[in-house]
Amino acid sequence: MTLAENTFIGEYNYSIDSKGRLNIPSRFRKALSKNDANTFVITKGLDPCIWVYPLSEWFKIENNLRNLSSVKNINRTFVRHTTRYASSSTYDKQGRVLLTPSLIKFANINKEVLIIGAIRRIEIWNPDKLKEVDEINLKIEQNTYDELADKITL
Amino acid sequence: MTLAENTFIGEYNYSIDSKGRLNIPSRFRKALSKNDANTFVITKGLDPCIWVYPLSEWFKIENNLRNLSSVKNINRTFVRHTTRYASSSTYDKQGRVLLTPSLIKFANINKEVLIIGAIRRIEIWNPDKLKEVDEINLKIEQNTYDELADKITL
DNA sequence: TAACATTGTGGGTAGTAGTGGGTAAAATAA
DNA sequence: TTATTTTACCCACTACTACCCACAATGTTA
Repeated sequence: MTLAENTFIGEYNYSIDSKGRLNIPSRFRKALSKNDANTFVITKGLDPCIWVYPLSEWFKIENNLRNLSSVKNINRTFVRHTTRYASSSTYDKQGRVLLTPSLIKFANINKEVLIIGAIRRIEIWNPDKLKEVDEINLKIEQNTYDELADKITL
Repeated sequence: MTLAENTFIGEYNYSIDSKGRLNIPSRFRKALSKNDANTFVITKGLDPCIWVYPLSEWFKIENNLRNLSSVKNINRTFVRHTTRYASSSTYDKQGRVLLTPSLIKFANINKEVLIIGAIRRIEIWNPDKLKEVDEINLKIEQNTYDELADKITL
C-alpha cells in the first residue's frame, strides 16, 4: 500500500489506556517520512479536538508563524494558541504516543476516541463531541459548502 | 477492449463475501494506470452508495484539499467530511478490496451489490436502494435536466 | 469439440495490529 | 541523597488482515 507521504485519511475508533497512551494507527505511522523520526507534534486544535502533526510538517508551520507580524492582535492570539500547548512525542515500540492531561481535558476525551485523518494532520476527537460539532456545522450555509465541492470536483 | 485509462463504464452484479471483500470487475482493474499501483480509494458517496476512485484520481482530490487553509471553519469541516470515510485499498491476487464496516452500513449493503462504472469513479450500490433513488430522481423537474443536456451535448 | 485460460467466489493460516499491564530507568520533588 | 512520580521498554493476549490455495463457471483458442 503506497500512499503519499505525510498524508492522512480515514477514521479509526481507538481507546486511550489508563496511562494516557494513544495508539497511532499503523497506516498513519507508515505514512511518516524519514525526517519525522517517528515523532509527532501534538497540539490544541481550532476545533475542540487534539491536532497531531508529523514533526517535519510542524516545522513548516513554525516557519509560517515566525513570519506573522506581531503587530496585529489576531496574529499574536493565533500564535499563542497554537504553540502554547504543543509538545513533541515519539511513539513507543507499540506505536503509542503520550497525550498530555491538559489536552485530554481540552478535547473532553475520556477513553473512547475517534482518530481522523485530515490530510495534513491527524485529529483526535471525543466521538460524542464530534457529533455535536457536526450538528452545529449542518447549519453552515449550504451555498458555501457547495461552492467548495464544486471547486474540488469530487 | 481498449478503454481510456482510469475511465469506467458498465454495470456488474457482484457479491460481498463473509469477510467484507468485494471483487473489482476485471475490466475495471485493467483500466487502471501504472501510477495507481493496483490501489483504489474507497469512500462515502454523496448518494447512499460507496465511491471508489483509482489512487491517482484520489491524489488530485487530496491536493486540492491540502491547499485549503485550516483557519477557516468551513474548510476544516469540508476536509474532515471528505477524508473521514476514505481508505485506500490495494486489491489482492484475486482482485478483491476490503470494504469497511461503516461504509457497508452507510450504503445499506448486505451481500448482493451493483457495481457501476461512472467514468471517473466506480459506484457500489445496494440494488434495491438504487431503484428507490432512481424513482425519486424521476421526479426531478425536466427543466434541471434540460439545463444539463445543454452543457453535455449528447 | 476439447483443451486451456480467465474470472468470481470461498475459506484456511501465518503475520500484523490494537490493547493491557509489569517493571526498570529517568525525571522530579522533598 | 532519598522518596515519589513519570516515562519508556518489554512481554503477552486477542482480533483482524493479507496472502495463499482451491474450485466452479465462463470465455477463449486450437
